[in-house]
Amino acid sequence: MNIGDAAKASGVSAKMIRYYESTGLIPAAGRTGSGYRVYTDTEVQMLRFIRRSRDLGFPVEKIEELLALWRDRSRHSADVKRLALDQIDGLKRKISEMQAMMDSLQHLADACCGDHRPECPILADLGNGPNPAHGPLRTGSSGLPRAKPGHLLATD
Amino acid sequence: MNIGDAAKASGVSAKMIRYYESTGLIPAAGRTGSGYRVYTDTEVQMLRFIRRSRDLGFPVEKIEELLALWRDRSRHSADVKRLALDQIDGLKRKISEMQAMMDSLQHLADACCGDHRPECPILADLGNGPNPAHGPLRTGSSGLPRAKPGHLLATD
DNA sequence: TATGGGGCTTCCCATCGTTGTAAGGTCAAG
DNA sequence: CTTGACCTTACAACGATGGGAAGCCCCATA
Repeated sequence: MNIGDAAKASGVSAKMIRYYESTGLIPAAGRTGSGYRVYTDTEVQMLRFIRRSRDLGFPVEKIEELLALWRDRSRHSADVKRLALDQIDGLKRKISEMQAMMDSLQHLADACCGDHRPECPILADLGNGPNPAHGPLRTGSSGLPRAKPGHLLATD
Repeated sequence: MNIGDAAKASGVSAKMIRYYESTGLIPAAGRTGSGYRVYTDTEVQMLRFIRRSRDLGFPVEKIEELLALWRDRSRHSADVKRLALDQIDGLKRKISEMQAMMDSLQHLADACCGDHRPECPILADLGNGPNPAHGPLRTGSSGLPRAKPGHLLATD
């Protein structure tokens, strides 16, 4: 099985398979005489494991732990569950942060009549610094850690 | 006003102020004879505008448009509102994707007794490829675009 | 006036997961 | 033997941010 077939079978792109190998997330695949990587069904299964873990939002770092537990026949299911619960907590936090953003924006959008005139409470709020319109005074640093590029979800 | 003072006053780090200048999001600041950047209150206000926009999750690309509208006294509030509504839609989509992840994970975690034994439905699900346990067959490519690093929220 | 400390400058690197591209080798079918 | 689809490596880019080094500037205090 060449890398392309393994990619199709696992849902992980050939590019990413090589990347995962380079970072040590997966062991180096076997090679043909001419240098092509070769994959067994077992390895494809591991790739599918990774793929599904990513679909659930786990960062690669955590997937490493999940894989270790997967391979460990004397694991404690409590350790797996803890990883899952941690991930759930992380998702919860991100969701509530985004929900807060959305609520603020919705509030502002509701107040904007959205016509040909230039008056706009959205811009007014953005320009007025720490949002005095509908909340307690937030002098300088809001509670929300501002948006960061940290690993998350597809936008497009 | 030096860059450090502008940073404190706006909530945007000096590092990011220079970055925004380098990308053209903000115009180049004035300089003292010895090369120090100098900021006026107007510029600090613009930085606060940016900061607040980032807090609402707008990508820098959209902030550029928001700033243009902010400066344009003959703008149509409809254009601002459209940007806000687009942003709301984006947040909604990301939230529902994360919510779906969370629900799947919660479902799996509920089924895991989380004790010293190795049996674990979470790992079983991850290993069994396209989740046959609680959903229609998803052969190969799930509907969800898998996790991507695209700009989003803080994790830590 | 000398010295020290803190702020400023530019430049480069790292993050995280993924995609794109370029330059080349390999394989199988025609 | 040619063609095209595949593989290989290596590098850069994305988004927004943080970190650090090397060197200059400004002010206050001894």
